[in-house]
Amino acid sequence: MNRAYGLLDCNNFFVSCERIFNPSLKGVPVVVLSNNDGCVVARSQEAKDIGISMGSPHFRIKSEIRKWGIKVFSSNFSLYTDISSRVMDVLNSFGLNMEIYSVDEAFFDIGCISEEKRGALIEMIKCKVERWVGIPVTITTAKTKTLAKTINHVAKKYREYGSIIEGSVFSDSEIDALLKLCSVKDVWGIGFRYSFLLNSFGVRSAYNFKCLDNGWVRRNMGINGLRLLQELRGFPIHIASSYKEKRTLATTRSFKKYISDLVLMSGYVSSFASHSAFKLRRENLVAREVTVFIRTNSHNLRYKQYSNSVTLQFDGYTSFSPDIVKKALEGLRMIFKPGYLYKKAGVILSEIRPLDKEQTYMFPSRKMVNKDVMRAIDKVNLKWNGVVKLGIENPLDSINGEKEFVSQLYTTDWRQLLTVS
DNA sequence: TCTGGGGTCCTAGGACCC
DNA sequence: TCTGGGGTCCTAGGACCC
Repeated sequence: MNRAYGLLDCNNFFVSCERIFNPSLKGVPVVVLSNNDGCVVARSQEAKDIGISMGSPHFRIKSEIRKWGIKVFSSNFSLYTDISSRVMDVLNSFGLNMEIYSVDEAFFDIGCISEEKRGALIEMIKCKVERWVGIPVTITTAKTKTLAKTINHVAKKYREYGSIIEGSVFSDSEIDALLKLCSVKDVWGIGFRYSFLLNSFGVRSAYNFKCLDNGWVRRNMGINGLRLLQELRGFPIHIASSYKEKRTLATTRSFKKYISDLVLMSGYVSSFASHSAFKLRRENLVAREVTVFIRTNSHNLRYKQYSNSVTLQFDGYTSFSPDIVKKALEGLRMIFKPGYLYKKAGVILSEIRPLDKEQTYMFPSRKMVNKDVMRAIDKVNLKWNGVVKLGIENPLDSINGEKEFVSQLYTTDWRQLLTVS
């Protein structure tokens, strides 16, 4: 049986989500901003064409926004994750083995589908997702995941050929032609550093990279570079995907305003710890370690810089908020230094494992009570948007940040359904 | 003064992804 | 004035062991 993978990739995903409920956004430039409306994290094709780049700070593109009438949105992750799960449900309905790779991408196994039938299948998936959910997608297939990703990129970049590239089964020489169209920095797994290095050796296209010597790649780019090379040559390296357990779980935020006060910082760190604990319980997990970090603004070198972190262990595994908050605050006190303007902080849980393997506490009764308390609080918070907090937590909404341009929760809150006049 | 060989484990930092 | 958040994996070097 021939190995073959499909890759479904949603086009301009966050923007497309906003467009479902607001058709006036179609055909006009749209951007979606990060937390605190800091920088651009998604762009419509029109915004890309204007030259708005990924990660541009909002304040720096204000004149372009005015000039071109760009529509601006704060990120609405509840909406995006809900739409994402709908897209994935539709793909899943085709009964293929699939692996959700990110919020807007999924691989699926089409080795069992004959080459002649692949084009029609891809067309069906594409239509069904666009009709049922309203999200435009690009679907490509290849012998390896890396090739599917690369071809997907080419299909999006050369939109005039996109419909031909999608769903086609290519010969080796046709693949080489596509790889020549793809610059090496756009290969999955080659980032800023490696593309700089490769360029300095005259390697510019994905095809140039494919022709490199194994030994050279191993020496300069490590084992991952070598795997990448093999994948690009059509030899699948990624082992058949199995569900991987999460290793870390984090809540980190940048602050809109600088923080220099330990009491205020303690409020934020408590909220981050408490939120991490909530995410842990939501996935039925427990953790044994917590890391706290704080840092000043590395973009502003006029202020003196400081950054530090510390990792502490709990007594055994836990998902109990007060335990986690207490340890996080202990860590904060170890690293906090007065006299600095802090810009970012976070709480990261690690040594995570599923709850059912949890070691039993020495006092089972205490554990039972804790569990019931947390379950009750989570229930209330889910319904009433996090109203129940520990006394130490910041009374403001530390998690969601400031959002000036946020759209409605069209699909996840009865009170915010789309109104049709 | 001369200063082996083989192994494990841990950690910080680097590189990448969306 | 204002620059996101949440992840993964690999590697080199140090500490330690016999």
